[in-house]
Amino acid sequence: MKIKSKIWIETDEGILISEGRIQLLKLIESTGSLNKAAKEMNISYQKAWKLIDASNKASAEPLIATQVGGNKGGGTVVTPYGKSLIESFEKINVACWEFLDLELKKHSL
Amino acid sequence: MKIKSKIWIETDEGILISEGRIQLLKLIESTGSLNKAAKEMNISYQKAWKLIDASNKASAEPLIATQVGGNKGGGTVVTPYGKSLIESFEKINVACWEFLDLELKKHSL
DNA sequence: TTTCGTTATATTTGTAAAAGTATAACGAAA
DNA sequence: TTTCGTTATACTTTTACAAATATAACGAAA
Repeated sequence: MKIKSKIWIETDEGILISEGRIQLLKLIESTGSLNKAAKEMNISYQKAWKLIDASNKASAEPLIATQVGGNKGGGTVVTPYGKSLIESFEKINVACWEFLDLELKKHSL
Repeated sequence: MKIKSKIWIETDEGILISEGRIQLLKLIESTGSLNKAAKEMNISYQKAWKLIDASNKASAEPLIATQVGGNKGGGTVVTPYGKSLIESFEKINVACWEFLDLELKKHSL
């Protein structure tokens, strides 16, 4: 018997960050490209763009910085704020898993 | 900024219980009927039945007891085990919310 | 100045989940 | 024994969401 969870953070403007978006941000970090990140995640570029767009709209400051054009077409990088968000979210997520495992043990099901 | 979560419990046979199924079980408790519970939840009877069926298949012992036929057509009641599951789940869920609120405060976002 | 891969966006197509429709079996009470 | 609302199940239709397709703009480097 396993207890599972999904967490996310919202602002008044919508969902700021969630598990899937964290995964996408981390792939942007490692690839330097939203296009490549989407491919590695096996989702369409359009879906990836919408996710990032929604997060940016829900955020007071941008999570990513994009460059359109250039010798390699451009690219996308994660801002320092985006990186801090990744770090915080992952810490909270791990803590939540550990907390829930302990909670489940308290109850005999 | 709000942190939100969804939790659920799985066994090897699938999802045992989740937020939506808890809501459904509680409506079965109060109405004595899967049919009425589905209507109050604004989902189709077929969907409600599938949810309950999946939970029963994932459970070592039944969460509900059904009676087919009778002067009022029959009905469905929640077993003592089902009731204990509701109680445990809701306690864990509330504890999780409180935990996450505290966790979020630790991080300045 | 031409090239390239990227961002950004709109539109169409496909698909999986939900809803809707239909129907049989059931059995206590009137 | 007839009635009734329910459980249980199959099948069809609808809908929402994801994927696919298409296309323009961009700008550093060769």
